[in-house]
Amino acid sequence: MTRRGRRPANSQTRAAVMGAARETFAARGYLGATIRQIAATAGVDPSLVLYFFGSKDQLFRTVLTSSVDGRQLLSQLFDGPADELGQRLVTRFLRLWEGDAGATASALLRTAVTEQRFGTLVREHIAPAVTTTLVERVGVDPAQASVRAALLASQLSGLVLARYLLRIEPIASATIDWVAAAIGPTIQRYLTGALPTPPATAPPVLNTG
Amino acid sequence: MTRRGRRPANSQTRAAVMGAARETFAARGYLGATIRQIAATAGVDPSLVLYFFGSKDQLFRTVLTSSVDGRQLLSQLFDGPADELGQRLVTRFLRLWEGDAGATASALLRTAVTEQRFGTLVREHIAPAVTTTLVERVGVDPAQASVRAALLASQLSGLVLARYLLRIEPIASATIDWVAAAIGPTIQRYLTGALPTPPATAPPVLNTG
DNA sequence: GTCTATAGGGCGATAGAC
DNA sequence: GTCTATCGCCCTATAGAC
Repeated sequence: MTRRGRRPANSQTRAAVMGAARETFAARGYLGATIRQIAATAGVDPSLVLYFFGSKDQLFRTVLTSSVDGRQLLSQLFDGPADELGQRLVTRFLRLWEGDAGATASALLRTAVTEQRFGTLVREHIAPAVTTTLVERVGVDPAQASVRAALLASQLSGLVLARYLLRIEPIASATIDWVAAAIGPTIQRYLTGALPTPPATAPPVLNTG
Repeated sequence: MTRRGRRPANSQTRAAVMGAARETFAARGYLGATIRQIAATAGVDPSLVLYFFGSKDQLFRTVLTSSVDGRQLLSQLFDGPADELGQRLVTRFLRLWEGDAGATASALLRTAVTEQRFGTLVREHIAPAVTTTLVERVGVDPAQASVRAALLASQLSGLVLARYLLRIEPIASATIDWVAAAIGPTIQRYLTGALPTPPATAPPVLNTG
């Protein structure tokens, strides 16, 4: 039996660094987090961090891709009948965000907003995956799937922004059930409701980088 | 006649630095932007930037508060009858974001997501201003105003994220009119529609900094 | 007002002892 | 595997000549 992929972790130190990196990147973004901070949080020498992961960039990418199976997560989120899916989706989404996956996702979101190369990651990998899931599991018309996915992303990312990153009240302190009741109908409309005809495209004037 | 407030700009150099700072902060956030980059964009010596503005932090704050009268902007956004305000609001909001005010606001949003001390600025100044405007100009029940403002913020900030910062298609390239038609109904519901009873509060588990 | 020079510090990354 | 030491870079900010 040949071994495939990465070999087992070298030690428990490696796992400690991973946890510290996830926390630190989530809290401060890619630029704001430093290898020295991560090492300190993990109770480890800074040079060990690079010994295990090679570079800051690779460490970040390892955090993003480790222990989070995006496809499976998406399938679970969109499971069940399309009717009344909106409210269930918000509930599952928030529960998920308050666990380990949320810390990783916070790190990605915080970073994607300021670092172009990680914004590309969201654009080219996550968005298409959501679109595919909408078609396969929710039964959305393929011609409308990318539009519905983008609208979905706009409301859910904004919810994360308001509740977890900016902590705008009263959304930040509301119960998950209340938020799901308030925002569920929006999600439902983006998933299965009527939309304006075709998404006429005309690039906006861009001045924000 | 006594003079009040800041004296006139020392020179046209100062204005050039302001413009360059607005662009650079908008594109790269507070941490990612450097004084040297801003000086280079303005065609000016780096030390002049600090000569005029004192520190990087003060420069950023000056950019945020200069030439943007938040109260007036808000009043214009919410002007007109509350019926069908949703779609009009989105249209005005996007037009605004594609001008100078949008560059400043992008800078703030990019930064607020990664720098705690500027997140506080959004939380404690902008959110309450929106709440007040909802009561005074839209006629929202004061008891519900902060909830409606937060829901509004969640959808509009997410829209900005998807369209301008992450550039998720097809929302990034759609016309303003199309986006307004797609998202307007959501905004309308958050402004004047039915909401779940009281916003029961129970702090979520927080692990995202 | 504008520029040169540099202080003073934190960073990512590497080399090498143990 | 772990740690010490350090290189080389870029940064903000300041002092001072012009």
